[in-house]
Amino acid sequence: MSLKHAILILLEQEPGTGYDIFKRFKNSLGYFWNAKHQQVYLELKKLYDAGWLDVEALPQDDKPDKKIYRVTQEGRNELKRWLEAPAKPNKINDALLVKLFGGHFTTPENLISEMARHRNTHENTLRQLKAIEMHYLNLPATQQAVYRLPYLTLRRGILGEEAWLAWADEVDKALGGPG
Amino acid sequence: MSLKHAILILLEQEPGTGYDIFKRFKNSLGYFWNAKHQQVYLELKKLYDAGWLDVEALPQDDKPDKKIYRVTQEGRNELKRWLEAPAKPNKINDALLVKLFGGHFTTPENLISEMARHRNTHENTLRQLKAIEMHYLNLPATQQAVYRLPYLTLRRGILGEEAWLAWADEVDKALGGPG
DNA sequence: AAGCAATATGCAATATGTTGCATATTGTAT
DNA sequence: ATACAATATGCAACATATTGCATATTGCTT
Repeated sequence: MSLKHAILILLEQEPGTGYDIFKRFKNSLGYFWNAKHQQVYLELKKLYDAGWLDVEALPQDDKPDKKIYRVTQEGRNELKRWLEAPAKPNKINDALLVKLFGGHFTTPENLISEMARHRNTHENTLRQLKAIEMHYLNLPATQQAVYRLPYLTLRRGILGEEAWLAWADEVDKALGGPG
Repeated sequence: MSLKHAILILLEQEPGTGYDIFKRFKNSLGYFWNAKHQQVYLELKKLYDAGWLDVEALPQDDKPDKKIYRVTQEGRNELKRWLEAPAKPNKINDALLVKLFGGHFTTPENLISEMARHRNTHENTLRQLKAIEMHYLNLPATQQAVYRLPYLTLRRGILGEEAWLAWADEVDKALGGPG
């Protein structure tokens, strides 16, 4: 699975604690790989047990140690191995579409308000992604080069959200129409 | 979760066996909800234990009984309850994007061939979806009305795949360029 | 000072999904 | 006839993810 490898990628860019990883997910990988904090801590332990991470415990007065993880050589090897293997096709599990598919067992009003709810979150996501894109496009060319690949994943988000919204327009028209 | 409810929807349309459900997934719900046959059998048992399904065992000579499941009134209630509750936002876990995000730890050639592999499956999926759409559009209006909602989910697939392919063009251009 | 949100870490139980295996029949091709 | 693919059902072990809980600190607000 990829959570392990997503974590390796983030820690390879910069060592950090569990919470650091969790936060970094929110602004980057989180748009296409989701994880709860509990699972991040769990996987960090597994990665450590597998020898793919080292941990440095920074003692803090009174507080429990701060554990800073960094990728080991073994971890880098594993990451490289994973990157060279074919990525699994992305499994889609979309409850909204299941609901729509079986929508004749409920009211059109229900479907319409559900669509509105989802449209809202997709519009918000698109706004966020476009703000990040704007920021990227204002970087000097040398900086842009550094983030070239993450930028491509951002583009996926933008095109994906735009397609979702275009579809939602079709659905609203169909549901609002002779329904 | 929705696998249970996806099964309820399919069985409400027409009672059937585990394998029937599994096959029906392939041509409809399977495009946006995936399940292995093992999990379908498992969930059928759980649905039965929960009282949401009845089972009719057809004895067959020599062969083990054929178990035909159908939705009970309790099952219909549950389905209705689920349809009226907000659907969970669709969790995205896309290994290809993780790979691209961390792509500077591998070669551009690797990324390019990976993209080609995925493009292939997306092109195939789009072709299939368009064939189903063509079939739908050739139905008489009365039949179209019956499948109106499933058709909307089909449109989601088509628009989604087209967006994916448009994105892939961008990626190939970027990777093939000053990479 | 008291209260609340955000930061920060983690365990346990449960839910969900995958992989590997086992088994038997039916239909098709050589 | 024999082999092989497809149909058909299911268990067990394992992997992955979610939910609920527990705990403690820091910083902001009233």
